[in-house]
Amino acid sequence: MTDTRWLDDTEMAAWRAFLSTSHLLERRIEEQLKAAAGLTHPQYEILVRLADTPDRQMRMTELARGVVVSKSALTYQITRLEKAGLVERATCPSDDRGVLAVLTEAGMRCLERVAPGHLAVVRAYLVDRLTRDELEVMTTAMRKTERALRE
Amino acid sequence: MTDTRWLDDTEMAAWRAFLSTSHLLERRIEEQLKAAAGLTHPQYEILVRLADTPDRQMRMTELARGVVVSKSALTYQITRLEKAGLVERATCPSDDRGVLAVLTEAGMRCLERVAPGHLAVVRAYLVDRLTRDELEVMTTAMRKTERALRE
DNA sequence: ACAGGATGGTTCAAATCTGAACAACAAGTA
DNA sequence: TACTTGTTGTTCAGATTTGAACCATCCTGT
Repeated sequence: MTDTRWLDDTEMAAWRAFLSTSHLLERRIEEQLKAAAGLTHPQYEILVRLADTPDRQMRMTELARGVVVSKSALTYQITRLEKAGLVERATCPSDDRGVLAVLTEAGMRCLERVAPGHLAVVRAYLVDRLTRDELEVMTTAMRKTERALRE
Repeated sequence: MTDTRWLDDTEMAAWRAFLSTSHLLERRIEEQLKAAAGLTHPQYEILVRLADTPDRQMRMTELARGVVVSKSALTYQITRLEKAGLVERATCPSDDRGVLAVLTEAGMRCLERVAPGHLAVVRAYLVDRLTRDELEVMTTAMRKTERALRE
């Protein structure tokens, strides 16, 4: 650990800004979703991921990877969403160990009802404040990191 | 809510990439800090903020704002760090309600010991993968959002 | 066919986070 | 001075997250 590479001003500014902003935005989103629909952000993301799928269903593990939560957290949230009638569990045809999380009609309607308010927040604080160039640079930058982290 | 402005491909890609990456990176950092020093990321950030200060102390509320956690979460973590001997509480001279969180010598040494490994992660997955331009664009972009959220 | 090792999902205990309620103090006003 | 309003930090209950332990099932090579 002798030769530590500290961050210079540019690097530190970028890192600090990224860190604070991601936390602040997360808090704001959580607050909006809770007030508008009694949903947490992970719960909302689960609905989105399922809705994005052709048959509105996905394996537990894949879903957990997509939403970026632990397997146990996903189990907990799916149980929660199941009780709310937004998601159902189904046995996987091709693998007896597998469990499919399936978006219900009520879940789809809930998502359609909640999405506008959520997107309004994402726009108001992030998307609408950035130029086209900034959006594109951010995407390439984030993807480099994301790719490195998914391994 | 009739006229919903959905996100186009560029916007959605940016938002998704940002979201996934921030969560993945958070997980990775948490894992590294836990393994290297038994610290959580918020705990580490508390030490950093205090160390950045001239007299290594800060009011609870200001610290909570900086680290972006709730007041109660900060109370909890400061108590935790106090038990570990890394931080002390002091009464605020100018305000009897106030509490100062003070970084101890042990806390400073702990930070100096842990920082290299932490920064190595930040570099390996984020900073070192981005060009100078990308770093600068990210900073301006993040700051616009951060500023909007701090109000 | 079968042993051995991976993978999928759940359960469990422990830690942490949040918002609401609260008590003590501050600061300005009549 | 007495009142009112706002701020500070803590406590509390409830919800959520994580990793480890676990069992069931899959898959591969022999």
